[in-house]
Amino acid sequence: MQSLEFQEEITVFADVIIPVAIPNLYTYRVPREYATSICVGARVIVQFGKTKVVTAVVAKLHNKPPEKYQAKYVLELLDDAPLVTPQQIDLFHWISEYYMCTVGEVLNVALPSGLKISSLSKVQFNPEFSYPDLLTEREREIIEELKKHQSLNYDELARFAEVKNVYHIIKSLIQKKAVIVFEEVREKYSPKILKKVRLTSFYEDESYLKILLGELEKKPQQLDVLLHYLRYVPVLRSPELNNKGLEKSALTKAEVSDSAIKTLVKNGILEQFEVVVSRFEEDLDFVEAPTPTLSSSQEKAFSEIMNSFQEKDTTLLHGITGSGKTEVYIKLIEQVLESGSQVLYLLPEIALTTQIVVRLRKVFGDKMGIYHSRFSDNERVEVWKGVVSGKFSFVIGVRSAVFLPFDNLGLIIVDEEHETSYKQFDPAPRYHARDVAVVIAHRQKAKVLLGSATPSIESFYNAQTNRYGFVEMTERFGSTQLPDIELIDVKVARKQKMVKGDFSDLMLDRVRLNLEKKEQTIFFQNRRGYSPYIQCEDCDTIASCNNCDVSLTYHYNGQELRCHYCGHHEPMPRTCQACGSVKLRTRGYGTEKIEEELQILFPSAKIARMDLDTTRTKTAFQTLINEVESGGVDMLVGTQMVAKGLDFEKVSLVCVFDADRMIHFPDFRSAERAFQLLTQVAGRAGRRGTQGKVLIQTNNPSQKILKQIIENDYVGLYKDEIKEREDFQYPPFTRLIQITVKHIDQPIAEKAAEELANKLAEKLSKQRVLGPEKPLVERIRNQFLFEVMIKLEKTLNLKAAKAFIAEEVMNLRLSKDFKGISVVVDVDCG
DNA sequence: AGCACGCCGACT
DNA sequence: GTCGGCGTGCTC
Repeated sequence: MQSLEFQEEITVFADVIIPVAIPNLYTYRVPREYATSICVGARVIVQFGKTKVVTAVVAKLHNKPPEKYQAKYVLELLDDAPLVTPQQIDLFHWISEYYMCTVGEVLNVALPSGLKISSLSKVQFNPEFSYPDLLTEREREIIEELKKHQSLNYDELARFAEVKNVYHIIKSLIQKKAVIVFEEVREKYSPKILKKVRLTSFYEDESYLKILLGELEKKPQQLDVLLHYLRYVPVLRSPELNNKGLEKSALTKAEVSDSAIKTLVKNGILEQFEVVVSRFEEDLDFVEAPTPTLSSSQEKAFSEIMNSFQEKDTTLLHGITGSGKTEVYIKLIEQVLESGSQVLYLLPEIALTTQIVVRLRKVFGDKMGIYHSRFSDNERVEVWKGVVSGKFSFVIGVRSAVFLPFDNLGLIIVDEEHETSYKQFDPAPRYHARDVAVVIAHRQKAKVLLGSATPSIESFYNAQTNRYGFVEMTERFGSTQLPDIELIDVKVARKQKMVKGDFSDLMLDRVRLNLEKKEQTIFFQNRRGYSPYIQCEDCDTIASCNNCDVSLTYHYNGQELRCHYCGHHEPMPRTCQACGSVKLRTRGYGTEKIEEELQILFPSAKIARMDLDTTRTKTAFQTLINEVESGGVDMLVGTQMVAKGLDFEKVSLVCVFDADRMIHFPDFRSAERAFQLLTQVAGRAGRRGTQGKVLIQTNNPSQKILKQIIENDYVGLYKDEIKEREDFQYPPFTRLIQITVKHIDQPIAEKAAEELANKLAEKLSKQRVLGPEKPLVERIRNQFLFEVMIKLEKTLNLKAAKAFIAEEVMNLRLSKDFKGISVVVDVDCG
């Protein structure tokens, strides 16, 4: 045991993670005042570089002063208990190593931005300055501007001075002591505060209250307020309700006099107070619903899962669409929560907005936190802090919810585990939430349940080879039949002139029938906009993006051409940019055009469209869903959004265009994806009682995969796929790492990619390194792309291989021959 | 990734 | 000379 005196002599140093794309930790010196309260996982504010003040997280505490430099001081300590658990810090390191990025990048996406602190350097006029003669004309202007404001930041000054780099001027002003520069640091997160009033406790006594009411006889406004209050709060019957008070807004809404409230407060009859409330409490007037009773097949699945968890850490639940997986989840969650452990329930973003949240809230109430990107950052902070404090033992959330500070997980459910949105593409870390979930569960000795109607080939393989447990649900809940899927050969229909626009007559007949029956129809076209390209009839030129190597999509809404890669948009031209001809034609079908043509064909029908363009905001999305649910819409046209997680009662027909494009997409996962998407969209038809109908238009009805979709033959698809994967050495037999090399100059990009591929092949062997190849889109945002693909078999020492790859990538980035190159590494891509 | 710092050419 | 552009290297 060290003596206290001795301990005090030791300086504490903190190695911190800075949330930016820089490798390594940085060492700061901890001021004595924080030396005992600082802990691993606490946030600190530090000066990083000459200008920036950032929030960082303590990863390590020690007493070794750095040898080569003088450590700067920690400026401020934000938490006296870990906001990030030490386990998470380990996990962040693991993720950064596995996905080949920096820990800073991991921290940056892990922490909601409300927990990072913003810093702005502010410039203020120095009131003690008294040598105006020293200033240049421009400097004098700036000083005058500064005098008008309290202070301005660099950006604002630059705008005023109309120069790009205002730094020189400010530097000169600082030297002349004309201005003061200071840092403004503030916490972005602000808790929600509710203003409340209550009767002072004196009047909780009946006799005093009566006297008061008598006294107020002649003050009708005040009496009105008081009577309103008493109507809401039965003060005499339950003083504890008075203690909780009433929201001030409830009184003002009741149109009582505002000034009367003030007078009552002034006279000590009412008192005002504030409470900090959770942002979720407001929708807490939920009706507690009992746990649903399980059907016999659900009960069976539940006990099989429990059994499977005895032996296996991860279990795959393959339950066909509509088999009622949610009820099984609910029972599992309840069980784990009762045992005192935490539960994380992951869902793809699109599925989270809908009915399921309402349903779970009814069962779990305020134990449940919701972590969603459509929510404000304040709400995310609330959930994060709620997990730390123990308020939320159960969180339902999207991909990034795997970063929440759980320390005692019992179960992670990954619903729709095959969904690609679990994989983050940009920016780094390019992690897969399902795979990270498995790692977290392993570290916390928790169980993982992967649920899907169409499991990913990888997960099903893991189940087949006994790495995962496996449970099946083959019965549809309420014994609804699976939809009847019919293929329409559009090639034949075209020959027989039985196609109008993109609609075969067969399809139109069905749609008409459905409209007459007042049942709803969904149209699935996985392309937004009006037409994917426009073409000149005279010279055949297709309008393309200036910055990317893609055609521009015509959007009727807004009358503009848009690039779906870089976001560039321009007004719809009247003439061809190549030859000046006015004969511009829209080509191909997007959701907007489908919608338009349907409206012409069925003028009386109410038609809605659901795609990225119509659901930009949280409310727009919900409004659309409500409209469809209430039956106010006859036809819904949409992209894959309509396929995912939405349960509409009255949909009895689903029409699919262009299935072929999905099936033949050049990617080794295209068959799997097509099966998943088409099965999901088909599942939207006929939820309860009746059998739904699905029509798929295709140029080639004899494709095997279409037969598998019709027969819901997942195992058949799996067998075909797994063989292909083995033959061509794709996952799950190998791990893929994709490296994308980008440069404004195509030959440089190509040369760099070639050099990299050669270096990698030298050590990893030629079989393991493919490319470089031009990707489907050669140029994005004026950068030419080349891709190198690395296939590593699972038996290989992955860690060593990655370390080598990382080294080569770093060499390339720093290479003097390839200045301006950027290299993106994507582990487990796709 | 920013961003300061330094070197270099253009212009008052 | 001063101003702005661009390339380079560092951040505890």
